[in-house]
Amino acid sequence: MSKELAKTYDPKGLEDRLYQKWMDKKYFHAEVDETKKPFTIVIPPPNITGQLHMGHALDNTMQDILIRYKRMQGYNALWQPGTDHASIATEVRIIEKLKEEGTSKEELGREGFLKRAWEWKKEYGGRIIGQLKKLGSSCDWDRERFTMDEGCNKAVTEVFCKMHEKGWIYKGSRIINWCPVCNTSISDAEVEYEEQAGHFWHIKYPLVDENGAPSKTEFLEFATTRPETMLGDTAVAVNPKDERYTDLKGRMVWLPIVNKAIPVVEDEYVDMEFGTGVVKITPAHDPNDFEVGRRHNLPEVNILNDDATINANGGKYEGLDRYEARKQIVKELEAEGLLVKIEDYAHNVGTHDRCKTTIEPMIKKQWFVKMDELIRPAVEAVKSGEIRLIPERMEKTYFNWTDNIRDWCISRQLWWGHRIPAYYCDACGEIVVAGQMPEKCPQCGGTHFTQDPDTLDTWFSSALWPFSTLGWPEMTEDLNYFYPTDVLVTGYDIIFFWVIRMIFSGYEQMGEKPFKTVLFHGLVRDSQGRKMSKSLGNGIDPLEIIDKYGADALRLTLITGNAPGNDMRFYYERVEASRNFANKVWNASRFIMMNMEQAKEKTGRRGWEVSFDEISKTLEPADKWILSKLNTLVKDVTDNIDHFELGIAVQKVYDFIWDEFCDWYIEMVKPRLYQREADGTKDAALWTLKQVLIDALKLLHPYMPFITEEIFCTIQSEEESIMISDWPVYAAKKAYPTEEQAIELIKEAVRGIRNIRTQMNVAPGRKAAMFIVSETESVRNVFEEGRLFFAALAGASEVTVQADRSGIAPDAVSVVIPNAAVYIPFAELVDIGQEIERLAKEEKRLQGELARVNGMLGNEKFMAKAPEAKVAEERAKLGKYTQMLSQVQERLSQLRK
RNA sequence: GGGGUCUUAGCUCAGCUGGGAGAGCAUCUGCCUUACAAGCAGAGGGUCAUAGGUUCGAGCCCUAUAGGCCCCACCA
Repeated sequence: MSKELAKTYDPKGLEDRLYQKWMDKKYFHAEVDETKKPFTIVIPPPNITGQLHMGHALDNTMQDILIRYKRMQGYNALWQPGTDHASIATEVRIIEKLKEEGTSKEELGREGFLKRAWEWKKEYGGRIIGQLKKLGSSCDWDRERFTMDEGCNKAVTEVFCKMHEKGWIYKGSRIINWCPVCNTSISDAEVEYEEQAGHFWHIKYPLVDENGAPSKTEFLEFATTRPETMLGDTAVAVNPKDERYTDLKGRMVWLPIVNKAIPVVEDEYVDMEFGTGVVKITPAHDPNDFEVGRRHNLPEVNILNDDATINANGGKYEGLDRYEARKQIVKELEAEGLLVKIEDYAHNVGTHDRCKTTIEPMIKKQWFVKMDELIRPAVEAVKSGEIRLIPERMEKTYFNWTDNIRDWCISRQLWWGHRIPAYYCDACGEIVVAGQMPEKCPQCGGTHFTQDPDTLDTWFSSALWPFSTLGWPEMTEDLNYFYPTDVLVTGYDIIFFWVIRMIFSGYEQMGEKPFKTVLFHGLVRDSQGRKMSKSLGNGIDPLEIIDKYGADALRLTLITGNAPGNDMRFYYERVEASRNFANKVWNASRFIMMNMEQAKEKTGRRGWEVSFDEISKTLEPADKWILSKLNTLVKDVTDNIDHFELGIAVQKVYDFIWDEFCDWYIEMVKPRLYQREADGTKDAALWTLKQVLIDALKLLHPYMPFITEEIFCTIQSEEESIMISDWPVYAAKKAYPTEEQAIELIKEAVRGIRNIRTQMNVAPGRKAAMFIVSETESVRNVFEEGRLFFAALAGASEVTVQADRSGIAPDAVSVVIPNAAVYIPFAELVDIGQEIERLAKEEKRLQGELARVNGMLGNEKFMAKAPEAKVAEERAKLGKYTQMLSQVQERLSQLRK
């Protein structure tokens, strides 16, 4: 207790200093220790391209709270950190940069490009780590990993080879989503549909007559949103049940421009209700048409190059961009009289979530993961409760996906990522999947191979994150000890991308779930409820908030008043409120330390430095009351955090510190502290102040690590740390129900008096004599012991406690509380009419309460069915209100005389 | 089209398994009371979207309706 604390809390400087201390002392580091129980969280690895945004801040605050809490509880808490290579996001950024420099990835070549990418990683990859530190994240930085480090690479190769051998990874020709700008396939999950204003072109194809020539009179009409795909049409389809077209069976239609005959096929897929009930079939460029094509053995004519220009199959349109081709084809159809009409039509267009380019379905050879078997244990785990999702409703979203699962396209035509470990024999084309370049082709004996140029979907490696970071595929001690991890904290927006894939990977590779609980949070939106985005420019930088208000204030803001899985809005006003709370804590601590200091200086005593058992004999009712409250708080908060109710828990701590501790307890003990002599009662007050403060700080520490550490160290010693102190536990011997009740009664009386004083416009400084009347001896004792409070808290000049009303001015105003009443004879305030009015209101209120209670107790069914405790509770209220009402009525009748 | 979710005080949101409606901010009144004006004391403000139902008892459970948001599928 050497330092002076400043008058207002200033987080600047202090936070970095404390973080450095924690790092120096290795408090974040966890080692295998069989004597302790592990508690593990793996961080959702942020992208190396990323900057800390509010979503990260929320996500990591939640994780840090859990980790710090468990660490204080004595668990061996490991928070495993790392970053994600984020293949496409990073590659896009680097390409942009290259473009600025006037070069391109093609120009650099694969090796050159990768060199640049690693340089980029080196330069920016650490940025977000530094930002996480600013937030106070207690990650074990000694264990930092990267999805493309040596270990993770090994894990990826291992999984690929294993699953390939099992037949669960295969190469196949499928229709995939192609991004012509990023020049790669993307998975279904990466496609975002957005409604766009487009057109509906109504077109007709001539039927082919018996001479094999296009008919001049018979046509088949249909509509399309993408007329240019007609270049790849290989059929026209109708529904077999459609009676309008029964005579078309076996006939052909003439495909204009391309000038060839294509068949009419019958397929259930066609919706008879929609349009004309005729659909043109382009197997190579539409997922549904692809299915139809496969069913009817139709040729698949690819008409596009990878950059979405028309290829040689488009004849004279070769080389044109898809949209330019569309224009010209429509023009040509019109000229031939085959364009019926053009309608405006709003429809959903698939776009690439990274670059917003309209995706083009194309047939490509890609690598897939077969999902049907793989997904089973993942479904079972959630169904059986082996893995818990919080909030529970996320299970519905989860099953919605698993029920409609499709094979996972994992190959990407990118360079930045894990290159697919498949090698093609230059001589015979045989595919060899292996950890390294094979020496000899098992098929033809050839010795030259070319590795597949593609890389893996970025989520392929993050799916392995919970065990690859702990050493897998080696069966390390870490893995054995820390796996399965305990909680995964993440946003609900990546359930499909990541959470599910980690779960099935965990079961498949480890034979064990990757985590026990998934705690979801929502999105942090702006004050108008909009998503924070770069294009809107409405993003709020967490680092700016930290700079201005402190990391603690930001953390508290993000956690309070928000339920799991719900989105939240970000308000500066709320950060201010959090900052104010930090200041409140700061000042309460300052007050306590000041008094300890003074007591020590004046008397040389340190009466508070004794054990609970020693001090307990001298504790006063107020001390016992707050200790008892704290005791309950400890229990509640622990319970709430155990149930992942982080917001509710911290709200309770907040209320306790501000309301109970600061506004009541500290005010109650001031008279004891301000008396000259140091005696037992002053020691007891200081002991209690310190004890309650420290325990409250501990409960607060997971949420507000910096301020709690700073105060803790000031009051204890620099060498200690709150983050490795013991989490408080409930102690039966610190429960004081009698004193709790007594002080609550006094609080009620004080509140009543204050209320009357303002109503009567009594100047705050004006003291008044007060009489407390109760027929019950035990109640009189409570007030007798608590009489001092009325001077300090209610402006009493003197307090007389007596058994009846004798000697009290008849026109005194009164406050009725259970089993007692307070009378204040304000000589000059004899507005009896006003006082009668006030009491009449009180009478009415009590009558209302009694009516309700009597209604319940008089209800036979209630008495028969309600639980006993509830009935007893209502009976107690009946007694209390009856007693209060009679006092009020008695008083009224006197005044009315 | 399928699924989810929300509708509670002027604003933003809590409210755990059904048992007398809460917080922060805002508003009004009075206070610079020697920890804190980033504060203290008090006050006003809600038929918990609407209509039914279950129950002794519903903000909470069920059904329907209205409106908002989100996810999935993607009908050419």
